[in-house]
Amino acid sequence: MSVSIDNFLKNIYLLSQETGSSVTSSILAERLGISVAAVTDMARKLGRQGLLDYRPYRALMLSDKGRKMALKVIRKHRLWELFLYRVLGMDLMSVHEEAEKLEHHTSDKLMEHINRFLEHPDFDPHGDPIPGIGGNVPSEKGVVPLSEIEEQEKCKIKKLRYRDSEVSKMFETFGLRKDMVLKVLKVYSFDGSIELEFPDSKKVMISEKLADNIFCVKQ
Amino acid sequence: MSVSIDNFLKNIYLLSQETGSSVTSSILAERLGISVAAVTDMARKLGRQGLLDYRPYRALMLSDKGRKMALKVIRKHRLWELFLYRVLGMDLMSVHEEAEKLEHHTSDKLMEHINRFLEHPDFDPHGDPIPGIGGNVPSEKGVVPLSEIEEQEKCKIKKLRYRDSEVSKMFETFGLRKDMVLKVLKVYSFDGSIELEFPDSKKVMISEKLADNIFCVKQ
DNA sequence: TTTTGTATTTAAGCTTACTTAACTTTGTCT
DNA sequence: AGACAAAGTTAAGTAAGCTTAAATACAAAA
Repeated sequence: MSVSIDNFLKNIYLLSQETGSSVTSSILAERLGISVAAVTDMARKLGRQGLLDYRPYRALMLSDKGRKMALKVIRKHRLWELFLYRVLGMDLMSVHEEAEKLEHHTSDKLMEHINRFLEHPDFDPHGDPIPGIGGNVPSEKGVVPLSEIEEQEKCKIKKLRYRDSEVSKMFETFGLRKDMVLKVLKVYSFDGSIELEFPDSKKVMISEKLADNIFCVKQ
Repeated sequence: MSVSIDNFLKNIYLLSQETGSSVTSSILAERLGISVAAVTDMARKLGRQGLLDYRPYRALMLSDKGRKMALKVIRKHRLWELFLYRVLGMDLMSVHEEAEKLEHHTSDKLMEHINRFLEHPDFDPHGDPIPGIGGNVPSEKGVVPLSEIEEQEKCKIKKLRYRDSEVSKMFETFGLRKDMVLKVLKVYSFDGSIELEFPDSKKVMISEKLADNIFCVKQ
């Protein structure tokens, strides 16, 4: 399968997960950095191939076959991320872009070697679930956006969305890491910013937009 | 850099090493599985980019810049092969085709992580030298084709050329492996076939063509 | 119900890496 | 030297994956 098709299907899946709503041509075009016309073209093509249910002017919906392909690419991506992080010691800021390339050029056989080496992990180093070979996605029960935590409540970080290098850098400079326990001190309704207390009692203030990329479980 | 360009330069380098003579358009076309016209096109293009010294109707010669690029791809290929073999336990017959894809999608940074993990190896699992970052190739002094060993002489296998899956299978069924010590019992000038004795005293006969893919040092 | 603005599709065209087929150069053989 | 076969080049065309610009559908407001 071509890199284009892989990325197309993968990003439809990821966008629908991230936003919780339907994926339009323009949103996908924006995400892939290509024109809306190119998305229409590809969507029609993948519709013919039975990878998605394409209807003009409607949102993009993956078929079962398409979702399976998307999950397979995501599996490869996340296994690579964990491998690069845990085995080769690459930093969290780099593993995403490396995995972004490797995921398309990895045979199922090689992937299962890596899976075995890592002892069948369920989550990647950012906390995202690694889909199984059959397409089953490990549960994230109880994982909610940081904004849903009440004032004075404690929670543990379960997932950090490294959406780009700037956000990655912010996580790093704030010292935010997976499995860290935080206390939400105050939520300012004025702009949605949140004041947090770290395990070492250090206090910081983060914006609503950054908070949207942090997910945790209540303690 | 595109996969096409990488492969073009890499195979010019490899062919000139393997055959010891100059690389023509038709030989390269055959190797890459594309038409001669496509080779001419690409050669002209890479000539303009200063990656090779292109002159119509003459053999293809890499420039310094082109050779460096070729060696870099070969370095990636061979480091991947060793990594897949030694760390992930893949079989020798598979590592080549996996590396063939990965080599084009591996950053220099990732490659150096792998190099460090493997503790700066000099040879891949087939016995081929791994070029250094600067383009220096580890010495293969004393390594000669099996056909150059005299009758009754002993030698140690240093390199096996896994040119395709059939040859790989033959190595496997004969039990030929790197660092194995062989004795050449008889060379038949009629067809060039060679009778060998294994460490366990087992005797086998191999064809000249297979012997051409075995390289060793005299003991 | 008609208007209007936004989203989507269609159309035409570009680039890369190929193809086949026709043509040209080279080097060898007599 | 001349002819010829082999090797290489040029020309024209294809498919994939894009682009921009013009045309069309949809949905929400008047």
